[in-house]
Amino acid sequence: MANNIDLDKETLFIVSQTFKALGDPTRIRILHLLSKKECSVGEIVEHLSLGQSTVSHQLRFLKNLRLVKSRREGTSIYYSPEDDHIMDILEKTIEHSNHD
Amino acid sequence: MANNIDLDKETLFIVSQTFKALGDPTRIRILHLLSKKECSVGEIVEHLSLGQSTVSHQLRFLKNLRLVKSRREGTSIYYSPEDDHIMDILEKTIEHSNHD
DNA sequence: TGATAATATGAACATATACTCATATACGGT
DNA sequence: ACCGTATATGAGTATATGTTCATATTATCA
Repeated sequence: MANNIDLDKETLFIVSQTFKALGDPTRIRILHLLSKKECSVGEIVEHLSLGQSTVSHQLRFLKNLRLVKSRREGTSIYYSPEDDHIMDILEKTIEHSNHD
Repeated sequence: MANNIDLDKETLFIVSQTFKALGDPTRIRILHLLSKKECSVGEIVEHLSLGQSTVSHQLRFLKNLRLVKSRREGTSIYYSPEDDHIMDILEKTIEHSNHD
């Protein structure tokens, strides 16, 4: 049928990719941490007790979707949120889940 | 370290499950359709050209998370959204992705 | 330039996910 | 009670995903 009620392929792809990014505990923890303060990879590793490689992989994932951005400072690379809309959704949903 | 900046296990589970639900194209299409109008399983199958079993499985998934609810009418079962907050997030993100 | 620290990358592996097929269940009409 | 229609369920399968390990890259400093 493929009528007007359905969503187009591209919208579907973008939206699903975006939510998929928020659908993993590790990425949620990273984003939530970054919402509090800009962090280097090493700081994320320490704060969340994760493997360096794990964090690096997930940051690349998030950066590809433009959910985070990075800047270099010496040998360290600092990450921070880039998409206000998505961060807002994440934080609101965390709050929402807390008073149930 | 496990400090105050990190999220507790339960919150993490609920939030990730919720976003995981929105991270699949099929479920997005179903939820978006239901946001327009209450539908029976058969109507969803027709509108979205999906397999009956696929739709049924996904509806169970969504119902477990209390994202949709159902009512019986004869042999048909009609589904509709149950979580306003999540539906709002979905619709807003769809809009957000459209004017980029 | 060599050594060290911080981060990124690729391959391998284990698990999770979504679909399909076949079958079961539930209801209404006859 | 039997049949047809609508929906649900379980097993099997193929693909996607997340982590780990080993190694590569990049930058700083002596």
